[in-house]
Amino acid sequence: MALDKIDRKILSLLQRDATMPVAEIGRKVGLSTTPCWRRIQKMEEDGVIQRRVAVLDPAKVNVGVTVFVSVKTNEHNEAWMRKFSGVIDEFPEVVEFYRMSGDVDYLMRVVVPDIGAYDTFYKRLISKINLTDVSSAFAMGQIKYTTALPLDFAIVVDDDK
Amino acid sequence: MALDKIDRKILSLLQRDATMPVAEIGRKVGLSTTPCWRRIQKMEEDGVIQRRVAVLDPAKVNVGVTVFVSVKTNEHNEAWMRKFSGVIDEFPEVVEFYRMSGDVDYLMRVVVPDIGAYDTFYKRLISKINLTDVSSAFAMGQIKYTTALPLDFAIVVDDDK
DNA sequence: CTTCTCGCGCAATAAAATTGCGCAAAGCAA
DNA sequence: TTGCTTTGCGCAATTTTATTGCGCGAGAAG
Repeated sequence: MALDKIDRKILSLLQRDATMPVAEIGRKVGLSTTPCWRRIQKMEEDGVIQRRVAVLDPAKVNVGVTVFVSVKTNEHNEAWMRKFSGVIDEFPEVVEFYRMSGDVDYLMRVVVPDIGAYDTFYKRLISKINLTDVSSAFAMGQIKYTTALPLDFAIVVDDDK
Repeated sequence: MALDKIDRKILSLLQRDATMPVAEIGRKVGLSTTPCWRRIQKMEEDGVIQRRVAVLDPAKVNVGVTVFVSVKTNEHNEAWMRKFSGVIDEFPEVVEFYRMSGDVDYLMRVVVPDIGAYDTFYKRLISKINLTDVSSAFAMGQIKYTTALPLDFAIVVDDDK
């Protein structure tokens, strides 16, 4: 599953623009389309590339407001966690959800049109599951958002090129 | 720029899988390929669809650890904010960056291979810009992550279908 | 030195995107 | 109501891109 420099270049390009024709990618990484295509296939099979998606403009679909919701709980067991996860899965407003170390137990990112919609979401959430301590922090603006992961850390073989 | 039910269905599909042929999308939303294709084009021109990207598996590219970094500052002016933004832009490890209301002034999500790499990142960051108060929270696990925004809030016209 | 494996690239084939054109329904003005 | 205009649909090319089959050459293995 190791990646070489060419694979990384390919990934870098696809992370920016998955529309780019394989032929053009090949040209940019110094490869003809066939081997380039096969590399992409392999990375998809290996799960390095998970999927290709369309990224929408949050404001244009009326979810311009981001809220970070911190949750603390007394329930520190597997079963409860599963239940919580299940509940969260039902909410498309929750776009990210993490189990945290330290002070907060869970952290989620929620997207909604406005404060009012957040309140509605909040009520629906606490009606589905009992939460001890919930704290909401509103984002005033999104300064940076990218789906592109840094590739500088990826394991590299054949590092002479 | 208003969207109707068909547009939303199209967006919903493309948010999940931007690989799907237009013909198939058309079939699923009850449209032939040409009008479906034109709708997609229009939404791209309008910027509703911002881009199409490949989503990678964080663990497989060796950035399995997510850290949320909260920053408080005394500098509450436009110029400083711009500088900060500029610095952050240079760090591919920072995949999200928000200006917050309330207690914390800025919040960012950082992805790295491990704690050690985070420490390296942290040192590089504070060497680039003077930060008053920085607090790091480590994610023990990513329970949910999606690039798909909820479309339930999108403005809809022609709501009779 | 020979054999085997791996990755490359060319050339054909298949699939998907893109365009041109005509048609019909809905809005609008006379 | 009638006739004009706009809008969105779908069929049928045409063009572009993805995908496959095949042979070649370099380097590893024996």
